[in-house]
Order: sequence, then structure tokens, then C-alpha cells
Amino acid sequence: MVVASPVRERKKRETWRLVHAAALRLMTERGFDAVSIDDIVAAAGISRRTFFNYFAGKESVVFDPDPDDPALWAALLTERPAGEPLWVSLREVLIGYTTAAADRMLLQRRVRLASPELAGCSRELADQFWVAARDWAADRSGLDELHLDLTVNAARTVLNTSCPHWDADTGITGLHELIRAGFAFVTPSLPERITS
Amino acid sequence: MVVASPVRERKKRETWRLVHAAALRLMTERGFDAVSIDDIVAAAGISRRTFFNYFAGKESVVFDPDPDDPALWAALLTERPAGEPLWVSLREVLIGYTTAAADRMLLQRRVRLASPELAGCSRELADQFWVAARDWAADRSGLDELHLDLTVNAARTVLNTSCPHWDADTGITGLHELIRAGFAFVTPSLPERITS
DNA sequence: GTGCAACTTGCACTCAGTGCATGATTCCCG
DNA sequence: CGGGAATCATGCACTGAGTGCAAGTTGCAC
Repeated sequence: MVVASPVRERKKRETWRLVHAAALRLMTERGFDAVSIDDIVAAAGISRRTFFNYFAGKESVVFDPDPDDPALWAALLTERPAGEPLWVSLREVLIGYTTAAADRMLLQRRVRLASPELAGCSRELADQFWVAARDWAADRSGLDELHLDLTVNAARTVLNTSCPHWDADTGITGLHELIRAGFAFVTPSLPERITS
Repeated sequence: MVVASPVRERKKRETWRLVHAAALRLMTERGFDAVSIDDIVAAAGISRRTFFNYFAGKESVVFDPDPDDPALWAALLTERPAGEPLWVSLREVLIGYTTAAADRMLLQRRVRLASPELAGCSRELADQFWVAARDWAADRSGLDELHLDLTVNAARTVLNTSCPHWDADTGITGLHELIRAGFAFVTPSLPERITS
């Protein structure tokens, strides 16, 4: 899955995780607004300018996926059995992804609790993931653009709504229960639609 | 509906609309990022500092509701007949609101088309509206918090998904058709739930 | 080891957003 | 009608996000 490990690739991932960890640690302590980018780069031991080589902005450091995540969600999407209903596939991929990324979900949750100013960001999972999910669903379902977007965005809303209601003390399985409940409650009319 | 017309209230609304109109005109021409706040205040003939007395930030000038809107949506919400299913009520309030605010919906759409950088803002209607809708639905439905949020956020997603698919040449009724289609396609399981 | 490509860094700059102090306008009440 | 209080507009100075550029550094291939 990983390329081979040219030194550059490895260092980049290490740096990404170093900066990410430093930033989220500071933010859980002080809150998002109270942590400046200068604070982050000082804690991570890199230059201010390098921060922007890794992250497009301050919010990105909270919500961007780990460098390994795209491979992860690509695997989760492709391993869904043919014939499985689209809505079920989306639910299971979300459960699989949040399981694999449980640590970061918990971290994000703690940052949010310490940062009321992030309320109304609704970016629990990176945009890139939803783009990939949309592309995948487009191939498998043959839905028109409108109903495709409605379906994927409905899934996104279920997740984004579940997270604020999630008591992190219940662990990642607590989130999974909320996701299942959400998917059962709000359902697009894809009667017996199959994902090819 | 309006207080009486103390001079101050009238002037504030006039200034709000003046700044709003100037900003959105510039943004349709050049795009969101290419218009600075200095450009806006110059065009509107107010001081830079006064801009922030009216708007919390640059995005607010695009997405904030008109000063008269809260009274409008309050009326739309309260005039829904008792016994109407919650999902229908939300749909009809959205249609009523977008009808009354059709001009601004069209303006916003044009700004978005000129400003790819606004993609992924999903703030078609102001947060305040959705807070009001949530409060109203909480009173009428007696739903628990989770299912309340799932329902209201699903409605929000239907609207936010409809707008990008909306061909503004079809006028506001074109948007209404998309909203109806969306509400029919994604539906929360509120079987015979009535809004008291 | 030499040369190329990728990465890091510092510097200088623009612009969003805020706190504070001050002057102008409106309002209210005697 | 006049004067004090509340509200609003404004200028100024400041912090911090984000970007372009050019120079230095490091890994990689031959």
C-alpha cells in the first residue's frame, strides 16, 4: 500500500504527523482561536512558511485527512460487495473509516469541545473523502447528479449530526450506534437500488 | 410588523442594504476573493470600521439575512397549520422563505458562480434561520435532540444540495421544484408524526 | 561527485478582524 | 425647547492569517 519508502515520503508523513499532533495538543488545551500558527510551528520545530507547505490554513490542520487516509478509504470503498444497497455501503464505509481513524475522531472531538468557535464548521471528515465517495457512488449506482448529491450529502449530514451528539466516553462504538441510528432514521428513496 | 420607524432603525436598515448591495454587486463582477473590504466600504461610502458594526466578517455580507427576515420566517413558521406533518411544514416554510427572498437567492447564486472559492461554504440560508426552525420544531414535535437535529439538518441538506443544481434561468419556481424533489427523495422516518 | 528536483526557510507584503478612544447623531424627558 | 444619555460612526493602531519570491538545503539518479 505504501510506495516503498523513499526517504522523502517517509519524512513528509513524519512531519505531517508531528505538526498535526503538536497543533491538536495545543488546541485541546487552549482552544482553536487561542493557538496561533506561530505557537504551532514553535512547538513542532518547523518554520512558519513550512506549515503552509503542509496545510492550506489553520482549519486544515484540524480537519485534513492523514496522508495514509486516501488509500484507506479507497480500500474501504472498493471492498464493498457488488449488489449491496448504496445506503448500506455508505454506512459501512463510514463505520469502517471512523474505526480506523478512531484516534483522530476522538482528538477532533476534544478540540471541538475546547473550541466553541469551531461550531458550525461541519467538516467532521475531509472534503476529499466525500469527493471520493461521490465518485465511487456515481460509478456504482448510475444515479443522476441531483440524486447522487442528495444521497451522499445525506450521509454526510448523518455523520455531521451524529458527532456533536457523541459522548466520547462511549468510545468509537458509541459513535457507530449514532451513525446506525441516523442512517435508519433518514433514508433516501433508493428502494431496491443496487450498486451494480 | 415594523416598529414604527424611529429614525435610527430606518437608517440602520438602509445602511445594511446599501452595503449589502454594493458588496454583492462587486462580487458578482470580480468574485469574492478579488473584492476587499476596503473596496466595499469605498463603494458604499462608509468607513471600514463601520462595516464591522454591520457584519461579523466578509462572508457575513453574502450570507446574513436581511434585517426584516427574522420577522418573516417567524411568521412563516407560526402560520403552519397545527397537525401538519413536520417534514411538510419544513418544506413549505423553505418554499415560502425562498419565494419572499427570491431576489437575494438569485444574487447569492450569481456571487457563487463568480466565486469558486466559496464552494463548500454550504450556508445558503443563515444559521439563525435554522436555529429558529430547530426551536420551532422542538416545540411542535416533541422529538428528542438527536432526531430533531437529524430532521432539521436533513432539510438543510436538501436546500444546500438543491441550490448548486439550480439553473437560475428557471427562476425561483425552478428552485422550488428541486426542493420538492429533494424532500420527496430524502425523508426522515417520522411516520405519522404530527406537529401537535 | 555532479547536477537536478523537491523541500525548507526567511523576508516582505496584503488583507481580515479587533480594541479603544473620540466625535457626531438621535432619543427621551423634563 | 434644551440638555443629558444612549447609540452609532469613525480613525488609529495592532494582531494574526495567508501568499509570492528568492535563496539555501537535502535527497536522488547517473
